[in-house]
Amino acid sequence: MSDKKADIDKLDIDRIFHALGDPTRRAIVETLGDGPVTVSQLAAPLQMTLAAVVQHLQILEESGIVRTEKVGRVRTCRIDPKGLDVIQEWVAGRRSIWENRFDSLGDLLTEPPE
Amino acid sequence: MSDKKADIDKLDIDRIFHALGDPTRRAIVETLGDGPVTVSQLAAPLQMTLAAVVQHLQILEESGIVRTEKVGRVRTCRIDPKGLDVIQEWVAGRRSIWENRFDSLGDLLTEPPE
DNA sequence: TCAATACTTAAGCATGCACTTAACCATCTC
DNA sequence: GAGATGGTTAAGTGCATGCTTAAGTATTGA
Repeated sequence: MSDKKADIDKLDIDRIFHALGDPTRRAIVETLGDGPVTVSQLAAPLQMTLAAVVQHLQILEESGIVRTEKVGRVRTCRIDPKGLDVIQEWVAGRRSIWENRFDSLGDLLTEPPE
Repeated sequence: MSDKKADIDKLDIDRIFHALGDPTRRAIVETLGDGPVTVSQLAAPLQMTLAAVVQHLQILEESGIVRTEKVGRVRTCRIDPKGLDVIQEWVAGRRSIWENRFDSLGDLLTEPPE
């Protein structure tokens, strides 16, 4: 059933977090959240060269967050939700125990221990 | 006048994703997932200097993912779940529409269009 | 078939980033 | 008080990263 989680190894997580660590690439993903667009359309609002955008797209695609498909001379890009799954799962894994236990962590730390 | 989500601005997201974009810092967060530890304990399994670990901790703390508290000469570190919330919300925001609609995106793209 | 369009790829550059060393400060132990 | 312990800070180094320019490849339309 959850064999899919097994092939999400450290390398995937590494590539995905690294890919989303860049603000331009997150902006691309946000644009893609509204639906598939072409490379040129993706580049238009970004203040950089098409070539730079293509390089970002490569990183996003290698990480599995974005999928692209070329038809004729036009490449269309879209989000692959599986990439986002990896992040959700990683975050969910980190919070497990401590989420509830330290719900009011702020109280613990902002109050000086006399 | 601003609700909780409003003060999670782009700068926060930027800092948090940048912080977690580094594998060493994610390893630190994973260790912290088992409970609070001191800086030295955090550094022990990592193949680098204490100074380097402290620098990573600064970035994690500035991003809001980790909270630390110094008692005597010992600094104790723990996860602050609010930092993880920001990521969960960002990811959740991205998948909205397309998650269901392109549930079987793989079928579309992995099959070569002959 | 010629030119425009839509990328693609390579090379180079400049800045950022993760790390190191080394000196330093504070606190506990004796 | 002296030395050990735990952490802090500054300065520097080298490699990674994000970007540019420039030249090239398909594809499309006139």
